[in-house]
Amino acid sequence: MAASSDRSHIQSVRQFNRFYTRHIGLLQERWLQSPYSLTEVRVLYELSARKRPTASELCRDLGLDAGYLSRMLRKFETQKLVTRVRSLKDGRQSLLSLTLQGRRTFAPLERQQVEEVGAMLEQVPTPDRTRLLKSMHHIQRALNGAGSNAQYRLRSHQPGDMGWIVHRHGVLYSQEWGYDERFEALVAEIVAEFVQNFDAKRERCWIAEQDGEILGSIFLVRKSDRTAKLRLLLVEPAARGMGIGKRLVSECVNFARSAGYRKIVLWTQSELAAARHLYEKAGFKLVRAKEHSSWGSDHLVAETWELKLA
Amino acid sequence: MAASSDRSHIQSVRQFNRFYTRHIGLLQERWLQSPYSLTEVRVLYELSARKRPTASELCRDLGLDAGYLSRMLRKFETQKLVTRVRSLKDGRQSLLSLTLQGRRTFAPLERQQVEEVGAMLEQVPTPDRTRLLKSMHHIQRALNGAGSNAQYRLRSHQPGDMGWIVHRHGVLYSQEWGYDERFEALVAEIVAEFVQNFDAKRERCWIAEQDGEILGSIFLVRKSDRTAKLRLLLVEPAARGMGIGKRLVSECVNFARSAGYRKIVLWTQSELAAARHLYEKAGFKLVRAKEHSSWGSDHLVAETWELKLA
DNA sequence: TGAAATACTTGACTCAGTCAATTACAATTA
DNA sequence: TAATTGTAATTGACTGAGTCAAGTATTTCA
Repeated sequence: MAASSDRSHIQSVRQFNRFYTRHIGLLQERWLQSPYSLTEVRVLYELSARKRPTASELCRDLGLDAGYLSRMLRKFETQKLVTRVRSLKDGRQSLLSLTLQGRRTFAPLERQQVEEVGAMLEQVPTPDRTRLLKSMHHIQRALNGAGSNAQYRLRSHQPGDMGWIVHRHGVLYSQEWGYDERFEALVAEIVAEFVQNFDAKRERCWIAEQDGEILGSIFLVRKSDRTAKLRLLLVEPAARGMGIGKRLVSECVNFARSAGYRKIVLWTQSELAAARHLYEKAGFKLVRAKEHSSWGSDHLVAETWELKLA
Repeated sequence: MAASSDRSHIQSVRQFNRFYTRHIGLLQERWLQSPYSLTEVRVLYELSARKRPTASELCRDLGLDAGYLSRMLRKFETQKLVTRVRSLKDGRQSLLSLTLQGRRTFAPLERQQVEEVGAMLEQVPTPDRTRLLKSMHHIQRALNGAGSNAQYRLRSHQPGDMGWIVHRHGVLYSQEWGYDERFEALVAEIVAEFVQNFDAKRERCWIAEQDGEILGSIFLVRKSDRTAKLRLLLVEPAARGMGIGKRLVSECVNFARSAGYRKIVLWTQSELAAARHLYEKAGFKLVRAKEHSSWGSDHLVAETWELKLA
């Protein structure tokens, strides 16, 4: 699994970690001007944010030594920042909460941090700021959810999807096969026509999506009463190998069958090996091939494939 | 400036900071199994990564106390991990470098961290991983470049742009004005035609871009020998207020003038106040208005504007 | 009911990191 | 060139955040 490209990924992550360590360090240095240590402030924060936590809860979540925390809490108690109430459920535990004075003491610290973060954000120009917040969100989700909710779902099209499909076709076919912008224009034409003549009973577009991110797409459109056409199969490079392409094709075929078509045809290029393979697996047969030059590429071979439906 | 939406942004950032502090903390805990402290490892890392740094350099970049570092380096020296050579340029400084043994000692620590980060990355499914790395990159750029290189640039179109333009028109007009997918299809048709009949001498598309992110776009196309048509002006919400719209319109007008057109016309909707305002400022005059119903919206008012060129 | 586990407390300690004073050299200026 | 100011590194003296281990009170489980 550990491909060589992982090397550079790992380097990037470590570099980011160093960067962010320093960044957080800078923000945290300012805490030191208050009479409380960093850890003390973290504890105060948790006390203000939670409802009556126990000491062991804080130990666990903040990763602190029990003895250390115990002493800290006693200090807070003598300063009248914190009160403990013996738990009724479990006599060993105390339920902790900030006193009014505790809140008053903590508030300016809190406010100061809000201001600091605000000032930092002000430095970032607006378009970058949006991206910054989105990025932070993505990182948390990627590192938190780690593997569990990795399921994509299929849905039909909604505003924005057609453009996305054109966009990704443009980018990927240019990168991977060197097709020029006329290919993208062809895709734009196809999707425009799809929307304008859309017949929901006999046509459909499927979008494979995960957490709002599009991973792939496919279309089935009416060619004649008895013949449907499969178009614009696309799977994002990052999502390849997850079986998305296979799933999309099979959805298409099932829908075509239930919509009463007798045949599905499709048009593709011989060099698109991955797609070709999917079509073959789904039972499509190559019926025609013809050399042509388009989209800035010579010696392309356009292929027509067909699948007869039972 | 500090809008109320900033509140939630600040909360998000703080939440991310807490999250990432803990995340980095977990990774760093493992260091503690080595006989070196976290700071010592950071110093070793910098020694291995740089070519003959001086002590003051390390102090500055790692934010360490000079005395602390001095003692640490002496310890490393007695352990034969580090050698110093008095600088010829400045007799007060010593040039530091790891000895062979120093490298041997550091290598397994380094390797261990590479493995840990690698293992962490393995947990993240591939599509998320790409996003994760991109996000880290975005964050660094946003926080580093902070305001300095915030300049966008204009360029003409390239593969992927047409699709992006369709996509963003679809999303934004649906969100902001409730237009349905037929509007997006119309845009797709327009860009397809633009590419297919493109005349570089008399037509152009401008993309406003910042760090590879598209912020806005505009088209000028030939309507007749004497008349050009301005189309598809779009500025990303996050980038509004930076004067991008104004700049795009003025580029268009200048190009039209130098391409020999006598007149620019454009078609817009009365409700698009921001765009309307730009056209007015650029000298366009409203010449026709007509109510219509399109894209799932009733009582739209289509307007035709004209600008006579000198 | 007794043994094992858990929630916290307390005492004793250490070592990472700070601060201030000092030495050695370099750059600047009169 | 001597005096002044500034910077690089060192050293001594300290502190306080955090650790470790042993102990007490309480709960849970067999």
